[in-house]
Parts: sequence; C-alpha cells; structure tokens
Amino acid sequence: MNYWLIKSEPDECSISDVANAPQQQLRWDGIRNYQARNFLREMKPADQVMFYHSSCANIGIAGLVEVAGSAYSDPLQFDPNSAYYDARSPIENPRWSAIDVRFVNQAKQVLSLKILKKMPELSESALLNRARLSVMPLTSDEWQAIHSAVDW
DNA sequence: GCCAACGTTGGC
DNA sequence: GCCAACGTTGGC
Repeated sequence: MNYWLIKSEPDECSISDVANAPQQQLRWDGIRNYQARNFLREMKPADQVMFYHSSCANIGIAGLVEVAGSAYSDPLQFDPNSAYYDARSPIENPRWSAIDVRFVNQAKQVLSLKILKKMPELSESALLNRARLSVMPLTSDEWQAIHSAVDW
C-alpha cells in the first residue's frame, strides 16, 4: 500500500466532482510534468491518495480517493482540441499518463494549508517544500498525520 | 553542455 | 494581480 497526494484546482476538478461521477470514479489526466508523470506510473490499485484543492478560496486537504487502476496513456495528449494536446508525443510511445481515481471520503471541512504548515510531521514533506509538483508520494507517517487531522 | 529566456504553478 | 519557484526550450 502506497500513499500519495494529488493537487487539483476545484474549479477544474473537485472532490465533489469525484464523488458525483459515475461509479464515483474519474480519470485523473492533464499531467504534463515528468516527475509527476513518473509518480503516476508508480501508482498501484488501492493506493490511498489525499485530494488537495489548490489555487482557490479554500486551499487544503479536501478528501480522500484511491487508485482505481494502473496508469494508462492520457488520451488528451492526442486530442488537438484539448489544452493538454502534445503534438510531439509519439503515438507508439505516449509521453503522458493518466490514472483513474475512486472516491473514498470527503472532509467535512477542508484541512487548511495554514494548519498543514503547522504540523511537525509535514515539515519535511514534498507538499510544503517542493513548489509546483502536483503529484507526490507521502510517507505513511505523513499520511497518518493528515488523515487523523482531518474532520471526516 | 551551458544558460538565458520563457512559461506555468500556486500561494498570497 | 503579483511574484517566487522552477521546469522547459532553444541558441550557441
């Protein structure tokens, strides 16, 4: 069992969108950063993923999802009408990956970034120390600290 | 291979 | 809207 954190702008995709999706399952796509992509490819079914809302009025941990299946080729990279189109991605060896996530739980209230910054367990975390990374692993200690701090 | 220019992320 | 962080691009 691995632990992860993914960031999403709730205007684009919120934890409620996952909860309201058919089978409460949604494709997580549009990742165009190699490090984030590599993490996506390491994800295994049933891995637990904290769902973080970024660039919004209420920044922080908004819910919990789980990995529904292994990473696969992100179809948007081959869609010329998509903002995520990548003309240089070879069809025979797709550059970008997507993953399906399944809803697990939604926080009664978002665990704010302000509180996350005060948690000693997270002082070394990628979340607080690595700018501009939208997919990252969490240690089990980090995951537990977050999980027990959220009001579910 | 270096590095300046440029674009994007994301908090404030 | 601003700006720091930082990944990517492309000239040399």
